[in-house]
Amino acid sequence: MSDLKVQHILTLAELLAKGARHNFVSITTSSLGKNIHRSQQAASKHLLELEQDGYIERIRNGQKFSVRITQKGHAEMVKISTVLKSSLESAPSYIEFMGNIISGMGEGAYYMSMKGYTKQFKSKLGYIPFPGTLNVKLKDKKFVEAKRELDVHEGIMIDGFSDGKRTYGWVKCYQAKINNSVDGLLITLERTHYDDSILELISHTNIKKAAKLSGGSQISIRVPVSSK
Amino acid sequence: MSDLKVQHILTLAELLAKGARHNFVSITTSSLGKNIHRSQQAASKHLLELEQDGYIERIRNGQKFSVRITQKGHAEMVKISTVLKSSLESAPSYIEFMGNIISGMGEGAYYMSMKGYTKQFKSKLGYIPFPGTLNVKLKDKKFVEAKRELDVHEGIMIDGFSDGKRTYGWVKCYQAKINNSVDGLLITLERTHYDDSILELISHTNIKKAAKLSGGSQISIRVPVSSK
DNA sequence: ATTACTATCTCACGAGTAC
DNA sequence: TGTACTCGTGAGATAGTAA
Repeated sequence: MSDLKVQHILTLAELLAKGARHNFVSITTSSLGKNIHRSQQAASKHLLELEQDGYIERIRNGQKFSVRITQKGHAEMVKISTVLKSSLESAPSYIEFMGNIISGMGEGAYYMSMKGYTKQFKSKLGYIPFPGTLNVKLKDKKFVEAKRELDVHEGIMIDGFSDGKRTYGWVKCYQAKINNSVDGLLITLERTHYDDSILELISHTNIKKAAKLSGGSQISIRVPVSSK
Repeated sequence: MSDLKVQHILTLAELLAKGARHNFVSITTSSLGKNIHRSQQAASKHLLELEQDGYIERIRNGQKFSVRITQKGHAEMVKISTVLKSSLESAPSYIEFMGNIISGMGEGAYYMSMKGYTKQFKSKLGYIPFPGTLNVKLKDKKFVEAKRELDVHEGIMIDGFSDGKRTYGWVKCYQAKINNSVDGLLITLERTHYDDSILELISHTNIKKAAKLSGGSQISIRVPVSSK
């Protein structure tokens, strides 16, 4: 990535911040050391090495030095900054789950069609989902773990309710893209009926049909997240 | 600046580039080591330490691991990237010279009013400068050094010429701001009459009067440079 | 006050290897 | 194939100090 020593990055950054790009800046090794959280001796060595490698120029002025960053030094910093920035920006802004469809669409479907929930679906989503959930068995532990991370992200909250006999937990819905084409909602439940490795999806229409899926099919679910 | 170890920056950047921000990414310590130009053992240790410090999360999958960068790890990278980027951008885009006016405005003035030069001033600048140069004695060695750097920057080239008896060298003019208010031109000569530590300035009008300067006054000259 | 040498120490790295 | 020990080496850090 760079022939600039890693330990010198902070030092060069500090010089840059001091404005040493086009003008020679008077600086002492002790103040520089303080700023990079190293000793005076370390700062001195850094300057010596950076000079040796052509990343900076120094001119002596009696006892003190003035330092300027060279074209080469500047280019190197730009390179690092660009690489960092682009890897931060190129990060996909979704969480992806991979798994296989499992046939049973029992329990979930029953609960999701209860009036206490459908009322809220209508008002918060604008429609009542297709009566039935699509269940996906996650392929890998990592997806189970990723599921937990959903908590901290934005979702549509469907509140729990009581029908007099018992209470029903909340449901949180996340916009999801199935196989990168069909829209649906991934739901997480306050009280889970299945084990952790199973994902439940609901949708406006019958997802299975819309995405031409059958039992056992492999499936990808992407939940967009704001990159914060 | 950060409690993230410097040597871990590249490792985190590599994970970031692999897309480990929102999703767990399967990665082997040997491939990671290769990418950060370190050994498998070093990569292993980096992951161990990054995990310890809460910058990444890992989940084991048999023999392999999947890795994801945490909020904390991501924030740290954003911080570094921001600091770098802003110090690169906040660099002033001028070279500044500080010095004192010296009275003698002899030689330079004579040469600059020669027809071979004034012809070109008229065509390349649009005007003939005030007949007289302002001479500035630089306060510090570092400004003398900085003067040399001017060569690589943009300037208006006034070609040398011959009047039959002798030849006269070229003159390069740089836009300059005196005391951050009055415009002028800093000139460098192919053949210098003074020593290196003296700067010569010319202008449309009498700079001394315009900037209310007298012999001995301290003066600042800024030459804008493209930041490349 | 400076810078930077020498000596010392710490800890990051890689080699070898266990699991 | 994997990860991650232990251990030897040396780069890079600090302390002390000369100039």
